[in-house]
Amino acid sequence: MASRAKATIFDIAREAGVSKSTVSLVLQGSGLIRPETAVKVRKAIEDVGYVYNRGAANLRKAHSNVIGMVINDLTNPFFAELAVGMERVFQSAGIVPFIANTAENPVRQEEVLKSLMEQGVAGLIVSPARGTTLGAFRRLETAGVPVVFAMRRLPESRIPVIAPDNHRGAYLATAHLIGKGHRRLVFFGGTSDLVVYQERLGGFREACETLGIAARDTLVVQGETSRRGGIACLETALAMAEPPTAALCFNDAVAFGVMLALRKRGLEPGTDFAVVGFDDVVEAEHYMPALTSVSVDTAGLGERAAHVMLKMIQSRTTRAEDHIGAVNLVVRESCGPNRSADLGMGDAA
Amino acid sequence: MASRAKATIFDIAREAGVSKSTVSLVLQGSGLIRPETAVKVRKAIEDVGYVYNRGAANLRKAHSNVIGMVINDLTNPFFAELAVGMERVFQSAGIVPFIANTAENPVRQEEVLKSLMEQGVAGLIVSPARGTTLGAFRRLETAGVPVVFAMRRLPESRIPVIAPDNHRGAYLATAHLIGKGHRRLVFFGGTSDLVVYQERLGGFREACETLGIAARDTLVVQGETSRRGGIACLETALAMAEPPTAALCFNDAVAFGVMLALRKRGLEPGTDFAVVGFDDVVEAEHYMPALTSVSVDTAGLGERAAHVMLKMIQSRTTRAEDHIGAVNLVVRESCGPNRSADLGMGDAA
DNA sequence: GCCTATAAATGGAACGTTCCAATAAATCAA
DNA sequence: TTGATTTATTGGAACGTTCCATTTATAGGC
Repeated sequence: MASRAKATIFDIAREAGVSKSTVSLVLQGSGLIRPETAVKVRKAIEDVGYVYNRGAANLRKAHSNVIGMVINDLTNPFFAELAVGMERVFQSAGIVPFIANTAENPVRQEEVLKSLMEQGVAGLIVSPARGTTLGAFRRLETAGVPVVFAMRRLPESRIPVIAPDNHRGAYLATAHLIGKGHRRLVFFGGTSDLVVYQERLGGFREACETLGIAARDTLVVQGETSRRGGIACLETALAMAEPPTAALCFNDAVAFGVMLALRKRGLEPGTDFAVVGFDDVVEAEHYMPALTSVSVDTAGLGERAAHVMLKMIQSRTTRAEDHIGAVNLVVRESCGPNRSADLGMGDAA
Repeated sequence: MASRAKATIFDIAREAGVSKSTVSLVLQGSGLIRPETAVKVRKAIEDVGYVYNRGAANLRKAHSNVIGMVINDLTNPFFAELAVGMERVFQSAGIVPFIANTAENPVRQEEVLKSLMEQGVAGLIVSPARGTTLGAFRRLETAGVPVVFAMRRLPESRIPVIAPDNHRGAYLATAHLIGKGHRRLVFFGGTSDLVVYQERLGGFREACETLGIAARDTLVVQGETSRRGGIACLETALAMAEPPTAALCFNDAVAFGVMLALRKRGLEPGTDFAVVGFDDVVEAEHYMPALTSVSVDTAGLGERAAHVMLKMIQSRTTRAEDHIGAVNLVVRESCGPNRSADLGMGDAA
């Protein structure tokens, strides 16, 4: 049916009896062409099975319309939620964002970034892989491609960041545990090469200090930021001479692991050992017991990041203000039964 | 540092004192150029901060090196695993696949497909959104772009499919339940507009029939293919006059929902009600109780799909053979305690 | 009717690459 | 030396768009 070689605007022009320029104008929805002509051209476009060649167009236009999302771990549902938020705003701007996964691997990330640049992206939203160096983004910067970091940041970069208030979230969660009467606390999971880790741990420490927990009663067990990591963390902690009674976990995945490991040992999460997560992924609510967690409005941050990106592209700048998203503690069941007074408040916002 | 306008091969040529053609040859790693010249050129490339323009290149080359993955629900960890498998093989082929999410929305899918085509993709791996019509892929077909369906298929298309043996998987799972002594079974979740649903339900029905369960004792409750859907399904089933005692769930998400709902009612999954999932996502193993599920080797199917795609591109064809992946039942704890004889076998493969 | 103003359509150059055919340089056989 | 051969390098055309400067058609004013 359709011819072998792919159709171009010249083919359409011939078919419709107009010039290539006219076709181009129609494609761009210009108001300059007579409606009847436009109709004729559009019919021809259908007839020849034309596919717009954006590569050719970008050659002249300078500004492409592809936006890339570079994500460090697609299998973490947390990042999927982030992606979904972004897509919501890009969709209404008529843009299809392309997602690429770096699997927490800086080398892979380098390849992905390179590929995206060669593709001529208009902008990039990135959650950098662990161990990323600033140098990885120098190319982008000299090329003037707008970049925003989402959820994670790099130690000393000037690239704008959209992230939750990790410090405050950790503070709130820790205060909650202390308020429940716990006196020996542990911070589970994560590694110190992540800025997010520093921030969350910082909030934990500050809360302990401020609320009168002695330094020797606040423990830290590093580990993978996954379910498995959580399992390992708990084992380590319970093997200690004076084990803790409550944990703030780096993220929900770790918290799930911890609860699992508790069960395996015949301990009941909530009554025998309190656990709080971070991120409040959708599963948290559906767990057994339901997980008390710091809600960071992931999808909202995704939307925000997308908006910032759009604005940067529009105003052709590579700078923007950081955005620190509000957090709030969602109290459920994993820290023991609530006194009825607490109940309504936590779930509110 | 770098000049305003982006550098082209001409800038490199000037810098290195050679012709643009030589630069092009170097970029392609041609063996025709003298090594010393190549070194000189590569240095110039570094110096001017050059970024290869793939759009321009594709204008001449006909074959691009972008491969798109169109996924219907990024938030389902199952699909993330699929993506990860594909990426593994593309990476070793030096290709960065771009992932786009359709959020189970055919309209969105249309946009995504269009955008990808305009970008000049070399091939597409698609898990079609629910409700997709064959027409959505006509453009792709006439344009001669290789497409393979992963995990899901369309009723009457000739597009090659990579999917697990849903029928057999469901059969195995159902037989397992019957073997455990259950006589009143239900199939939970999914809707009949999905071919996968037909296949899994078919396996369920065949097993019941073959193994002597009367038709009036096999129930079907449709529903969302999510945790929430599972919760709803269980409520419906338990409200029946003669409720079932065991369920095969459309997928693991539904199964998790069912187990949750059981707990909420004070019933223990496994002892009071048997449940089997489908897909065997990583969480299945970590659940409490661990979920018995049909393992489909998701990442393996992803790899397979990628390989098929690569081969199609290479041999410039749009056809390929379907691949039905082997499945096996992984027996864990959600159907009650195992007789010790079973134990080793199920976990094996 | 003629000139001007406006609307609609057009041809050509440019964008940054690849690839072919052609040239230039180096090597070799006689 | 002179061709013939091989090895390196090069200029030009082409790819499918956009956009500017023109041209052509249409309408308006007198």
